[in-house]
Order: sequence, then C-alpha cells, then structure tokens
Amino acid sequence: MTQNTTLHAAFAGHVAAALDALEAAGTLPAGLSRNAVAVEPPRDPSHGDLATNAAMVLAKPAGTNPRALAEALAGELRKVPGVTGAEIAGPGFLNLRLDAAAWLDELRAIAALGADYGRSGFGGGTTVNVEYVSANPTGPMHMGHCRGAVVGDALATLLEFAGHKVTREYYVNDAGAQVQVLARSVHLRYKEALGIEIGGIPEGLYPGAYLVPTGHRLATHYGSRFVDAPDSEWLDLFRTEAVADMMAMIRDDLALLGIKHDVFSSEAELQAAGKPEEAEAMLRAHDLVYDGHLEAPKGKTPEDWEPVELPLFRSTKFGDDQDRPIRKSDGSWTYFGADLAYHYQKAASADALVDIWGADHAGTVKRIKAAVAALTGAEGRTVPFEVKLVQMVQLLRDGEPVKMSKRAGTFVTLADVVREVGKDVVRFTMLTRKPEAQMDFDFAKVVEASKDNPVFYVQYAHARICSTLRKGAAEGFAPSPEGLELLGEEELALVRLAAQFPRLVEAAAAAREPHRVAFFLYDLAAAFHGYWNVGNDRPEKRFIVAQDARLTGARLYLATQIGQLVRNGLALLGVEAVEEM
RNA sequence: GCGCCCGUAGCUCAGCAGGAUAGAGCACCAGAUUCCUAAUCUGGGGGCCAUGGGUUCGAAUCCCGUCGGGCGCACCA
Repeated sequence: MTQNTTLHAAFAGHVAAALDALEAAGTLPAGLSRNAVAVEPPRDPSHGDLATNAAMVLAKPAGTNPRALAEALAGELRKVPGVTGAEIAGPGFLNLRLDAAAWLDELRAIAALGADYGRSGFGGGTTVNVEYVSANPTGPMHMGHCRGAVVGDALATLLEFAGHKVTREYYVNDAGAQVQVLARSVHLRYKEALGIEIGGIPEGLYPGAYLVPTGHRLATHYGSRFVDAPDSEWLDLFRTEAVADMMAMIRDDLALLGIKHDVFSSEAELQAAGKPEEAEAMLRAHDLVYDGHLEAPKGKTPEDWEPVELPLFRSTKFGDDQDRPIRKSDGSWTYFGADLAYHYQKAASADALVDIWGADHAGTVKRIKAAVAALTGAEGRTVPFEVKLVQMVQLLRDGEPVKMSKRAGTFVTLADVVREVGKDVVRFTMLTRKPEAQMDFDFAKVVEASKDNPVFYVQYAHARICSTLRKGAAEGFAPSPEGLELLGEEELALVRLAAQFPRLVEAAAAAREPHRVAFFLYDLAAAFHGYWNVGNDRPEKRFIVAQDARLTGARLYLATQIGQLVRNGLALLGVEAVEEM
C-alpha cells in the first residue's frame, strides 16, 4: 500500500483479495468476470460504511445463491484490519462497518497529501489530447463559446489530476471562406483608417467595430499601397494579419476565464504541409475514398444543380445519410477533408482524443469518428476518439431571452459577461449541469450572491473554515491530529464524505464529466454548513471549545482538511477558493 | 422524413459504468442568531422518474416503440 492508496481503493483491493481467497478455497469458481463488482458507500448510512454487491453479481455465474456466497465473503472480510462488522442484507448485499480509526487515517491522508489528495494514477500516464473552443478566428468570443470552453478546460484539468498527460489544443480555422471574408472586412477598415469614405459595411462582411484597430494598424504599417491594389496583392497578407489579431483577442478573452491552451494548430499550415493529401491517399488505399457523384439535395433541386465528380468518403458505411466530399469542385479541401487530416495528425501524438463540440455540430460526429477510426486503424493503432457535445446555453436577463445575432453585431461577448458576473460564477455555473443538457443562463440569478447560487455556497464554506482557523489561531489553538479519537459520529460523517473524493475524481475522469466535481463540492459544503450549525444549538460541538485544547485541535484539524478538499475540488474547476466573504 | 441530445417534485436540476425507502436548491409553511461568518441551518407538505413493452434476482439508469422539447441534416464552417 502506498501512501497514495485511499481508503476506498484499499477496500476495493480487500474485496478482490477476499474473492481470490474464495477461489483458492474452491468456494468460488475461478475466472469469473468481476467487472460488475462494486465497492461503494451505501446510500443509507445505517447500512454501514461500505457495501459490495459482489455476491449478487457472482452468484449466478458461480451457480450458487447470493446469500451463501455473501456469507463466505463476509468471513474473509472480517479478517481485514479495521473491519468491525460484515453483515448480509437484502438480496445479498454485504455491508461493512469500519472502525473510527480507519476513517481518521483517511483524514491524516488528506493532511499528508494536501493539494495532491485525490490525485490518481488512474490514467496510467497515457496522453489525452483535449481539443476545445476552436472558435473561428473572425471576432471576439461570444457566450455561445463559453460553455464548451469551460467544460473543456475543466475536463483537461480533471484528466491531468486523474493521471493522464493532457494536451490542451485549439484548432484555428484559418483556411476557409470565412477568413477571406474577414480579410475583406479588414481591408475596408484599412481604407477607413486612411480617411477614405467607406459608407457602411456591405452585407456579407463582418460589421463589428473590433476590426477597426486592425485596420488602423495595417494603415499605419503599409500606408496607402493596398487601397486600390487588386486583392491578389493583399488578400493573403490581410488574412494572416487579421487572423493574428483575432487570435490575440480570443486569447485575451480566454485568459479572462483562466483558460490557456498548450497548442494552437493552424488549418492553413496543415494544408500547406500536405497533410490532407496524405490522409486522402491512405483512405483511398482502403477504398474509403472514391471519386463519385454527390446526390442531388433532397426535396427541391436547385436550378444550377449538376452532378460533378468529387472525392467522397464512404461515410454511409458508418451510418451517415450519404457519402461526404473531402474536396470541393475547385480542388480545395472541404472543412471535413482538412478536419480528418487534422485529427489523424493529432492521433499520432496521443493515446486518446477528446473533442468538445457545440451541439450544432452533432450531425458531423459520425463521419469524423469513422474517418479517424479508418485512418488510425489502417496503421493497426486505433486511437480512442470521443466527441463530447455541449448543448446550447440560452441567455436570459430577468427571464427574457437575450437575442444574439452575429450579422447584426448584437452578440453578447464573453468578455462582457465575465466582467459583469465574474470568472468564478461563470465557470461554476457552466459546470453545474451535465453538458449534454441544455441550460439557461440568467444574468439576474447568476449574479445573486445568495443561497440560490452554488458558487457562493461552496466558497462560503471555505471562507468559514478559514475564518475559524484564524479565530482559533488568535485564541492560541492550532490544528493537531493528537486528539482525533475525540471526534464523534457527526465529525466522522464529514470524513466519510470527504473520503469519497478520490473515487469521485476517477469516476468523473472516466466518464469525462467534470460537473460531478461541482456537485460533490456542493454536497461537501452542505455537510460542512450543517455540522457548523450544530454548534449554534450545542456550544460543545463548535470547532473552538475554549476549555478543551485537545478537542479544539482535533476539530481544527478536521476543518483544515475539509478546507483543503474544497480547494482541491475548486482547483479542478478553475474556481478560486476565497478566504473571506 | 432522417440523425443526435433531452424528458425525474409547481420551477431549475442531481442521481455516481442496474442495487436497498428516488435526492437537492428555489418557491410555500413552521422554526433556529446574547454563540466559531444567518451568504447558514432544522423540520414539513409536494413524485405512476413522459408513456407502452422488453431484458433480470433487481430498471429513473440498459434495449425497442410512441409522444413532447431542442439542435442539426451544404462542395458552408
């Protein structure tokens, strides 16, 4: 047992060892799958400290009855140090009771591990590439990007904590038509900066004032030489310059949320390096790309429709409606064509890929997953690739929907929202819902610093702990493990909850669901606030009991560790743990 | 029409790789503050887990159908 082995992990091991012993004794046939065996705290604490369903899930394949098997298992587990009871309940649950010392050891483990309590080797050091945000570099971040940004960032942090090596990646779509439009929009702003009357921004170009500084910069730098020049002379240059400015702006926006990517991959560079051609060749070799005709659009066929031959990916083999072109008729790459090459490239340097996408891209999941599976599978090295879809956020102000239109330039920028409600509130709010459920984001509710807002509830718990420790120190008390045996049932209940953090981290990482951390913190804060208030009615249950230094030291020790745990959890979410409120 | 996501208390949502009597907040009702931070806590009412089947020792959870809501169905990104 290493120091890092937490109580729950240790007991999962004890149950496994007990099953081994039963196998050795012939009570249990060897080789049964134990995938369904769980060791977890029972929902109802009166059932004990830990419960396992092992007897129920193994009884049938073992050809025995659950209660008999549970009885045998109980016999083994009663030998484990710290176990004070092993009872069979219901259809064959085995409920274990642990002595207080076992839980107090876990409290010491939190103290010993500090910020690393909950950190796990679960990921085995494998590399996970998390791609998130990847907003088009055509303007500042708006609220539509926010949820995916926060979820992706928290997930990346969580995976690191759970023992993966993580790359946080942003895919810059700097090669498509939209960045040509950006370049033309900037060209107008450039002329404007030189004092030329432009008379409004034409339909189809980006009207946002955020392009004005770029226009000025280019005017200062290049003077008037591109005013009347053909676009072949300035288009690429302006595109590159504008994208650079937009990305700088986006990086600033992300910084407001505490988000920093490790890698920014450029679609233009990817294409310049010939990566899509490589991918196409591989797919053709496996007959997954062929030259064919695209079906006419369903329903009304446009006047100018004529069948053209295009290189198509056989996505119908993977459940798609039709095969998808990887090049356009002018020979340039479609988004999909470049994107599959991009994912293939990512797969070369990672053991697993996770993409965070907006739900509006759900329709393209099948084809990209199919393409990546084909490309990596062709080399005999399949790289797991998950796409996590983040559902839409409806912005509300006092219950009324906030309309956003990018064309009209009326979208709500992320920077505005963060300025209005704060980074911590934005992040926590985005993480208090599972990502695949739609959510409302109401400014009025979200800024309310009250019980209705879980961020403050959790932060308040931390602030109370800090305050108590300050007060204790002022009165000459320091946290100390020496009197831990004085802690009673109410204190141990807090420890039991705290002890679940390590397994929660692993479960959340495995499911790629950082929101579970937020809910755990809420529960932990609730348990702490509840315990705190016991002291209102019963002064002898307060953290600081002036006449009993030993008890006070133990309680402050408990408070210190709960505070540490709140910090560890909030760190995973990227939310500050405030010391005063 | 097809694909993906969602449907749990009046409202907003949890429900941990099927597990024991379905949870929390808001709202409503009744309480707690000479006392470590009341931005807190305690208690109460309120549920055919949309619906109909299936799988099994056991289903809110897995599978199929139906209904309802959202998103998407381009050589766009």
